[in-house]
Amino acid sequence: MTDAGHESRRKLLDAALNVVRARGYTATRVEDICSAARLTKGSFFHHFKTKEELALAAAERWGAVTGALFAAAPYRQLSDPLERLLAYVDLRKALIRGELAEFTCFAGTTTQEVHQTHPAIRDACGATIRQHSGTLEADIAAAMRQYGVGASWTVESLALHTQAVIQGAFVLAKATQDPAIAIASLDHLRRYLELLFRSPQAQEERT
Amino acid sequence: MTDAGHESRRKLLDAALNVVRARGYTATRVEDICSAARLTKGSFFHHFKTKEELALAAAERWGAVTGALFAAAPYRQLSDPLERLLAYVDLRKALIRGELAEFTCFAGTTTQEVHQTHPAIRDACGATIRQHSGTLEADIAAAMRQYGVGASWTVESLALHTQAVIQGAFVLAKATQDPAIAIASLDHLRRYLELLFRSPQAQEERT
DNA sequence: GACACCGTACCTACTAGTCGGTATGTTGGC
DNA sequence: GCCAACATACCGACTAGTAGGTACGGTGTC
Repeated sequence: MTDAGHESRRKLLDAALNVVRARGYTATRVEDICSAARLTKGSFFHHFKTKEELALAAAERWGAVTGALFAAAPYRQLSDPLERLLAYVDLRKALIRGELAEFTCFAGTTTQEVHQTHPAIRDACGATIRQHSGTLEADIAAAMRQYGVGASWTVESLALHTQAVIQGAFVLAKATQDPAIAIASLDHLRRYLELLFRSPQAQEERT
Repeated sequence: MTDAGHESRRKLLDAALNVVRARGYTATRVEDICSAARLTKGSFFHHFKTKEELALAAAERWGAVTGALFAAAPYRQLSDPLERLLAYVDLRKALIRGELAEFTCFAGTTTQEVHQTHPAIRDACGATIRQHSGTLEADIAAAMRQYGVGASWTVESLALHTQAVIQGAFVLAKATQDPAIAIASLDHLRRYLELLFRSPQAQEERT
């Protein structure tokens, strides 16, 4: 799937990613996506049977694009797992710039909107979030071993917590129209991770 | 405003709060709200000129209802400001039960969906979030003084961070259809607050 | 000429908002 | 006490416009 010959299909998906993040899923018309992709409805319904099918494909593409971005990031080469984790947060901070629709998360935005009405889209978006969250778990587990931090919380829960902070930071940024608030929240997340792994008190937690 | 004689108006607002949280703002029809309130469109457009005007009034009501809830909570009587802050998180955890649409946040959900398309609704929701966040600032400031914690972060940013975690926890809960994940994230938030105010390392931060 | 691809025109279901109408008070003059 | 006049609250059928989806025709490529 996603062969080389599907240039228009890719254009439609990328257009959908941008327009839906700006306008929301329900409020974006398929014509909005078509005009953003400089195509027409004929092309749209040639590639996708329904609007919902496009959303599912867009969620899949979102996971692929973001997955490739973080997998190829330079910080992945750091030897210390905690350093990798902190560098991940730094990268997320660095990505917060420009327009809201450009740096916010398609999966989080969409799943929040349609979680009740479109279960298939919700599951597709949820899967990308969980998958992305899962990429952090190896580093968290390694950092736990290396820094001798106890197990009053699980690896999975901390990975998901980082995603919650990021998603929540986006919500706040939209509510206040101020990306700086999102960055400040990621600073708090970073401070939490440092305290969690480096403070003596946390290391005594070996229950 | 919100006199005793506006029973139907209040019913419509409460119905909107529930239906919009479940279905999203754009996807909910005014008829959905009417039938949930056991009223008709005639009544609806008697009380509100447009659907957007209802959303603005609903945001205001959301702020009033939640504001009253937390202002009247027993934990407000605790003498230690840090204890009040931690008890706030505990209360937020305790409120996470039942259906998603019952415990998630109208303001956060709606602002995320319409932030670009309906600036007035976004601002109304954003105002309730900021206002609620502001109610935490006095306790945070008092805890900073009492526990001698340094100022590498601002009172406002920590208050907003708690809201970001809460909003993000809701997003994750919707994405995964698992409220337990939201609770686990609030556990991490609580742990952060404890580390921030109680760990020796954090207290050395007096810059 | 078969097929993938894409454009234009059109169909149809749906929905925000309108409009005439009814019912229920409420005020004030006598 | 009564009634005219008016305001408020509500109902439900209707309208105008919108948006998802379809039909079909054209074009390039193999």
